[in-house]
Amino acid sequence: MSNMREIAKRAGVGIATVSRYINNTGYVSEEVRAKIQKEIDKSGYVPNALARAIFTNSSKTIGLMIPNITNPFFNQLATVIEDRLNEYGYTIFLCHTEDNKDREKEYLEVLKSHRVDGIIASRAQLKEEYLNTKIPVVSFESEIDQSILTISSDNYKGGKLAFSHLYQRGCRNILHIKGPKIFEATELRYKGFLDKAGEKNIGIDIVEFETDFNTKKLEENLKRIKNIDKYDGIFVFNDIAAATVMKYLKKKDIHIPRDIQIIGYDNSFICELLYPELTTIDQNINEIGDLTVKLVLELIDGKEIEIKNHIIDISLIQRETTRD
Amino acid sequence: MSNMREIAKRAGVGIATVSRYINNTGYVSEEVRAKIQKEIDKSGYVPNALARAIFTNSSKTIGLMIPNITNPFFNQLATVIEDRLNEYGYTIFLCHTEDNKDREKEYLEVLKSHRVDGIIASRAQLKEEYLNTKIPVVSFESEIDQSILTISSDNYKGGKLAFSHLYQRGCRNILHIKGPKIFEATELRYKGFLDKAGEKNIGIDIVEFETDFNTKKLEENLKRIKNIDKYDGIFVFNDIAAATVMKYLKKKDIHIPRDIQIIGYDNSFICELLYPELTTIDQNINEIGDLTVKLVLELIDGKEIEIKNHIIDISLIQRETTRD
DNA sequence: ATGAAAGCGCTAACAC
DNA sequence: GTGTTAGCGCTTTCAT
Repeated sequence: MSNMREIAKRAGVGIATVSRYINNTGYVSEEVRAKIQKEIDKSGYVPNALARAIFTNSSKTIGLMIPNITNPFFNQLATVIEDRLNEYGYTIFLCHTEDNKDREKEYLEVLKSHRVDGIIASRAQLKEEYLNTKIPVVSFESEIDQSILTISSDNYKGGKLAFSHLYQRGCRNILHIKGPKIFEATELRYKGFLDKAGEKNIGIDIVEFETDFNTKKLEENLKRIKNIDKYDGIFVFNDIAAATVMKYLKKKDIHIPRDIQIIGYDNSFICELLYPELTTIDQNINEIGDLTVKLVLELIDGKEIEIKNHIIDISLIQRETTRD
Repeated sequence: MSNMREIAKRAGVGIATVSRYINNTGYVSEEVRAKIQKEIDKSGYVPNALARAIFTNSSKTIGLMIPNITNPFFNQLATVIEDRLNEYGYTIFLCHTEDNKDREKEYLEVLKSHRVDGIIASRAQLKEEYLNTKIPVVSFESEIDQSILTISSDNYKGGKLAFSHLYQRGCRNILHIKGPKIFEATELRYKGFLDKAGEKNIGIDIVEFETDFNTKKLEENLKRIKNIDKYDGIFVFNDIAAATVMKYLKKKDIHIPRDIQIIGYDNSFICELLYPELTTIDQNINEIGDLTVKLVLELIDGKEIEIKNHIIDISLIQRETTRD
């Protein structure tokens, strides 16, 4: 592909004029415009964004750190974020962390080297590394540091809502299947659930799963649950895991919601594909994505943002796995 | 962030020496190495990949055009591709086309301007635009042009297998729910299914859905099916749509697989979460991803690849929605 | 073994 | 209105 100098030469004008024309900065006569455009068309020239980025200190790229794009919650979030950023002319570097600290670290170096204008990190595990960079960072689902913008949905409230919902529907022998300890979000759901149960003096059995989305591991983890038929209500930390539990119950011929009521988390597309349809907590992914994008862009614009902690409200979506 | 010249100055050496040290090109004495590294550590310097790319004509980035990362098939594919490319030091620009030609066009310009080393396009709709670029392109699921590398899974065979499977299990009143006409892949599944049915002189009813993954639209499209209970076998163009159909049947109290047998396509994670578990066609995503990455990298290396058309074998996974 | 200097493609200050 | 030129951060040739 040719460069600007060549276009300028062929059009018989100076290179600065071509630059002005392309970026619409400063006057260029109609006649010259036509000549330049003709040469651009002939050669299929596309301005080099890298060279421009070096000069302007702005690459128009954003790094998106995300655990796993295979998880419906995160791929929906990624979709919203990509869509919004695209409107503002930003392109995304996709970085799967796989919840692996080393991988996250490597990717952070890559993002730095590519001089991204901002970073959106979700479920980040690094700390010093983010603090030691001047690139604007917005974090979702884990608080990196008090000084770094954090967005999260109200997981604590989600846990409380889940308990109240089951309690109101008569459940008294309740199991909570919680997520891996390292996930801040699921820990808060757990805590909210327990706290609310404490208020009602209801004891809760707890089983911890080791993965959020690896279906094979989820199936294995199911074996940790002893005498599942003694429960009348189960709150599962996400929808996929809840679906696994539902299948397990059906195989044992336990009827949902008559014998056991179930509530998941995330409101992902599978809720409506399951039978019965899964009652769940909706995280309002659109709002999370919108706010996240809005905040990175403001940071990039150099705005000071006073409030570091942003919590997005959640809501319970009742479907068929809990009774009316 | 500081630059190379500054590191050089502070370490009291020439800029070329720093470059040599960082890139491991040419000798640098132990003593000087230590001094340079110390300054790098102190300043948190990370080499500017953009400047390097301008010079070396290699950005170590790849553009990934993908319809929708929300669809399990495509997000799994994206995951494999990202993982493999990462091993080779490439980072991905994520480009959702949303099956929208204009959007694809805009993103192609962006990728060109960022001087990506290669493009992986899936379900591409553009043609001239890809032909008019010198960037290596590998296409998945749609043949852009005879001259451009194409990878696809054996959709025609998939359709044939699906028919044979249902036929062998006694189905004679068969419905095929096909995908949107614009998708090459689902058209081939449709064709394979029909051809095989023709061999057995079985007529097939056809209903076309307008979307591959939008769950709401899928539900609407279900209304197009009249008297569903007259069928004893249904082949659906993908797993998500198949799950929608299953739910619909259950609501009508039609038993699967006793009354109607069902077969999906993609072998996505939901197959095993459904009850009964969904019989489906597996596309071997790992192999597709591996080959795609292998081929782009070879093209980037300047290798001539004779065979333009690569077809990946598929296989049928029997689960519980078809009888033994 | 190391450094000076040219040049990659671009932008913007400054002439004219 | 348009062109010349310096310089963004880097690599690499060519001296030394």
